[in-house]
Amino acid sequence: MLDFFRMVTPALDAFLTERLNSAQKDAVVAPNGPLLILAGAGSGKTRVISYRIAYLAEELKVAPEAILGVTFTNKAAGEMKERVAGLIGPRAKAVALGTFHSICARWLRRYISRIGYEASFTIYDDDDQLSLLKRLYPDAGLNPKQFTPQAVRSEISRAKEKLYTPADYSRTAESPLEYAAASLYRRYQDGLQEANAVDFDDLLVLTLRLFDEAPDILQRLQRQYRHVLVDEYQDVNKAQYLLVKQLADEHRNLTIVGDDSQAIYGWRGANVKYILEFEHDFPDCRIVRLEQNYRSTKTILGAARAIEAGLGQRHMKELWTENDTGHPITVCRARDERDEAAFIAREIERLHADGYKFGDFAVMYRMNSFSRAIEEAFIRRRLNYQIVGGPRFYERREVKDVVAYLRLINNPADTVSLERVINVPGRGIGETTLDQLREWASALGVSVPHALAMLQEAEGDGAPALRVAPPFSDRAARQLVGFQSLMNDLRAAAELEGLVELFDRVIRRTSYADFIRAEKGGEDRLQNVHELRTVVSDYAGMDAGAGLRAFLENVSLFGGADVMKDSSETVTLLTLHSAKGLEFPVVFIPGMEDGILPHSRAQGNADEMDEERRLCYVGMTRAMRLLYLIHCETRTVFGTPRLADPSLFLTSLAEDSLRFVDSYGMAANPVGGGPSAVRSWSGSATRVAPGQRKSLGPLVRPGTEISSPSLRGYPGAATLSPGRSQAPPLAPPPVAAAAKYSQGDRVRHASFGDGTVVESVLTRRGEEEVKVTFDEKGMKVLLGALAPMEILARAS
DNA sequence: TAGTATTTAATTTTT
DNA sequence: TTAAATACTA
Repeated sequence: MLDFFRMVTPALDAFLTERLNSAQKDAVVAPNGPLLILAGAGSGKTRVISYRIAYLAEELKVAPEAILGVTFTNKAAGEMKERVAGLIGPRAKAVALGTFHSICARWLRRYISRIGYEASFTIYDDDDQLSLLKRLYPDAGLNPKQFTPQAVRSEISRAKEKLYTPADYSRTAESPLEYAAASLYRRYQDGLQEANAVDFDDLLVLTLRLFDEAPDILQRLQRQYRHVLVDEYQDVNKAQYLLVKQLADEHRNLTIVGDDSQAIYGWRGANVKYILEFEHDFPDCRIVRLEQNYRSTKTILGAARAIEAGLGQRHMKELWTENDTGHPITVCRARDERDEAAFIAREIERLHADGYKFGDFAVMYRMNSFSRAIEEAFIRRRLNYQIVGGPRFYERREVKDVVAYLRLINNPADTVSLERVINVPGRGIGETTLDQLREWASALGVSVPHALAMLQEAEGDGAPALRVAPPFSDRAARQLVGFQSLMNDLRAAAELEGLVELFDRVIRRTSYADFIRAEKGGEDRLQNVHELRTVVSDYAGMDAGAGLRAFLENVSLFGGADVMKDSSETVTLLTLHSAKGLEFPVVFIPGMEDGILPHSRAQGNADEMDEERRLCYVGMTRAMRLLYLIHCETRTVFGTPRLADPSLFLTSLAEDSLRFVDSYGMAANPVGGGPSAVRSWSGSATRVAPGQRKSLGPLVRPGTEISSPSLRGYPGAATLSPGRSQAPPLAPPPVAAAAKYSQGDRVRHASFGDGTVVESVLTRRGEEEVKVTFDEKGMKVLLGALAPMEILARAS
């Protein structure tokens, strides 16, 4: 029978009232049945889910193992687990909390034999997918140049997200790409199964297939999970939607939390419609809106709402806040990307002098390529920064190599891993030999790993003769057999010894350390291998085999677990996408230009334009106290400088909440309040470049007509003219240097105790091309301001 | 087979 | 511009 709505006891009510606002409380104690929580940015969403789980377990006496909480990221799952543990203690461990993928993987490990895979299946990442795909082109009679593996992979992924089988997909194929993808999709899926491997999409799709083909299992899970809670529901795709729906079908205790205004993963197959249509799926659902924002100033929230208001379809909610009005939003017009980056660096230094910590700042850009200019400016000023979402640990070549050995030990059928390591380190098994091996395997009608095993067995005494004679040269055959025996030895060892011992054995038997040290960047790479060993040592206590399996699972599903350093001493650089869920006191958004945000690829597509808008909204709502929106007059795209118009998101903001400045923080384009008011706020330019001009006139003088396209769209711009004073160079040219040194000279600016060396070459334009060396890792930077200290080399 | 020259393409990326 | 992937040469 259903649980009846439990009255909240006065004591509990008091407890909750102290910690939650009334909407939050409603959400936490909502009765059984479908529940839609529309949680605006900064409205305490995580808190509400955690409290609701705690409430279910503590007050309604729902067994923790009967609660399933689903998130999109491991980080979100981790945070939630922590908060629930803080509320109900160790019992929280029994709550099933995880990502869609990790939860599905767990179920599949248990039940996948029901649909024709083995429990030891390997999970392929994007890279592995590509390797597999590339192998299939010749067989499909296709040219990877015409339809790139990347494009095909994304087609296949889209198809899987929509639950199209290869047959479904080929029926709907229309374009040439789709025909090609259809033919590869079928082979790809066969290839996966042959390798006993699944890709990320399969984790969801195969779970659905399992539910379909083994209804008893679905039923068991449905009964087990009396409450299902899903976070970030605006980002679910069709497969995830169906999973949730099926799981909750028995008890109908489904809580979903999300914000359609923050849906930014449509391009990955997510569909906002599932949150927008939740009420149709569950007409009896209860809706709670979390509309009070605890994060941002009134000004920032107001501007974000103005952006949000331009969306086509959305759930209505009215975000509000009791926070201060705060400062106006600073809109900076910079000359170019260097100027833009310099502005950010200067502003950070200025605010730091005012008491902000470096960890309070974040720079959020639309494209990763923006990070470079910013990094250069930061390095130049020796500002500490960290980039979120750079190359992941587990995606590094050396790490993937070693992991591939471990995977191959665990799953001998794993073709992709086998082909990855069979000649790494080099064993003289080149492309020719590998091709022969593939061909021979297909002649025998077996997989590559299987063929290799047969070849080795044929060496032994009394082995049956091979049906098709191996085509290899003696040398190649010896190498192949040698590799296979190596793998067999390692597999035997894996049965007996712990993971750390096995890891060391792999490294030793393959001489991997020597190999990688000899590569470029070898010491760093070797360091990564050592780091991987540290990760491995966490599994030291486990049984042989179990440790290996647990390790491989984590590698696949926790993809490097991007450790964002919690340091309060580094500025954070990240994309707008990866900013979701975070908050910072001060946020800079560069590239507020037409074609960047909204991105040019979204032009002309209403849905994609909406998504760009939501992306802008996400970025702005990350800011707690100060928000900077920056655009350039000129932006260099692929080497060619182009005039850039301000973003329509910029020009549609209410003027009275903005302050316009140039890249020195000086008032520019004085609309509304006039220049003096702005100038008094915007601080002095003295910190900018010591010894240089202390003040600049406004970039734009009131007066005549507008002619520059980059001014179009600014509020009030029509009455202004671009009669600007001569823009100063970004930083002073090295005046003193110019007299003493000549073009082509190599000079040293500084060297630091930590091994950092700043040196440069004077170039034609009076700029300097600078090389900053951090312990061996060279980095080229453009620099203007530092005075050279000594000449290292004269141009001849 | 490995290293070097040329060609090509360039949003976002929770798992 | 640049980075990566492919083609070409020693």
